[in-house]
Amino acid sequence: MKNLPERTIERLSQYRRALLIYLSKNKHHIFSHELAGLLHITPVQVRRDIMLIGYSGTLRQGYEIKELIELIGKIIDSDDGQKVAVVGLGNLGRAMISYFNGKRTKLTIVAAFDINPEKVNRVYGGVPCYHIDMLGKIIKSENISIAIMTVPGSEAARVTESLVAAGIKGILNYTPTPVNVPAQTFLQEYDMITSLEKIAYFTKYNGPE
Amino acid sequence: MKNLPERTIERLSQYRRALLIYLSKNKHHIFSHELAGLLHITPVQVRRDIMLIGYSGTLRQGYEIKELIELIGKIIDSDDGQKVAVVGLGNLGRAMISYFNGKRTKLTIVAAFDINPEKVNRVYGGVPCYHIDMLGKIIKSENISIAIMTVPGSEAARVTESLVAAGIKGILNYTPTPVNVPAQTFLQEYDMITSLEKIAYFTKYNGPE
DNA sequence: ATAACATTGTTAATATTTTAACAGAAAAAC
DNA sequence: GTTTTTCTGTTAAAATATTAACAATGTTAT
Repeated sequence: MKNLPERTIERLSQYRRALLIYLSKNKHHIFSHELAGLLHITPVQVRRDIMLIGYSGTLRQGYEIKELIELIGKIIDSDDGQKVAVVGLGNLGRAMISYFNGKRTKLTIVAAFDINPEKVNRVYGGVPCYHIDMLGKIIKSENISIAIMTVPGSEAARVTESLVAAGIKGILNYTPTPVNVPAQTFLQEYDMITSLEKIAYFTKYNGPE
Repeated sequence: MKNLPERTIERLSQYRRALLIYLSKNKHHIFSHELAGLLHITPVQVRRDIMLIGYSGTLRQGYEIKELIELIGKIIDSDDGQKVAVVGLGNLGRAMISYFNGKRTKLTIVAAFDINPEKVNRVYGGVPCYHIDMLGKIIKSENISIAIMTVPGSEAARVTESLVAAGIKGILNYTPTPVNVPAQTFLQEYDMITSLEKIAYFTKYNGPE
């Protein structure tokens, strides 16, 4: 199932998480408007996304939650799962690890890297921390395909180079510094300050009309 | 300057940050293709955004960095700045605070909230931490308009209620749980797992062709 | 002086994403 | 058993966002 719109992919991930919660409440079916309500989007959009992935609900009952979860998994997960590394064990890096703990997903954080000798060779939230000099070696031996970068901005470029050299396939850059990667590496940058400034802009025009 | 496209707003924030770095390197002018290169976008898009905000560069020299920074500020900042609170001082909350330290922006984190008595009444990265019961009171007395939610998902709904009751204008929800707010409150949700699953999807189709 | 070049500003074209409209069909109501 | 209701699935329309195309014009080279 290729060629799905990027936005649809994002929503599929969100649908799945919402559905898992619903399922754990012993619900078996869900309507498009319920799912939409959970995610603050329109029911049409939900139906359209679900149409795109080729699933059909039943009239008057909506979608079978379990089936839908499985289908979404088939689309966005890799068959064999993917391994993830966190590079930089500051507050943000540790937050990422605890964020993942207990989340049922095919992605597993299997290694963390840091330069601080006090952190190296310890285990954080079940994840072993290696010295950053070991990055290339561990990524290859563990077959890690995705890296989350949570180092200081000043280190971003250098770490990115190492990651690319180690053959990483995807990088999620939480550093405030944009980096460059070759075309075959998938890069996504996220900047918290941009998010906040955007909110600031939109709340600014939200006062007395 | 209203009615700018949402994406343009996001990029303006990113332009400014890139420009500040450039400025600190004693550069005075920048070309659209340079700025584009820093952000992995096309020069056309840069020019178009800059056109939309009504700025003009000079031919053959590009844009005057200082002027452009100032203009972007006029558009996305509030005249008097805005105050921000971090709710939840776990790893992620602390990461937010240190992320902001030293960033020159009109947004200031002036308060943090937590429920843990060991954290309450201490200062983290220059930001005082109050007990979460004080949330409404402090938000009003300090005139805080934006909140960053970094509490556990299980607390998200309750905290959101308090924030709304306190009259907050914008919420940035980093919790894995979507929340509901009235229409006049601006809400942005960001889920780290969704970002990662998206990368996983796109790297999945990036192997041997 | 003239030609070649490099760069902006802007309109038009294209692509992507969301929203609307509505037919179809099972279930419920009567 | 007929009508009404309530949902889905899908096509069409609208809105939003990006990219292309190119005129305009100052700068450099010759």
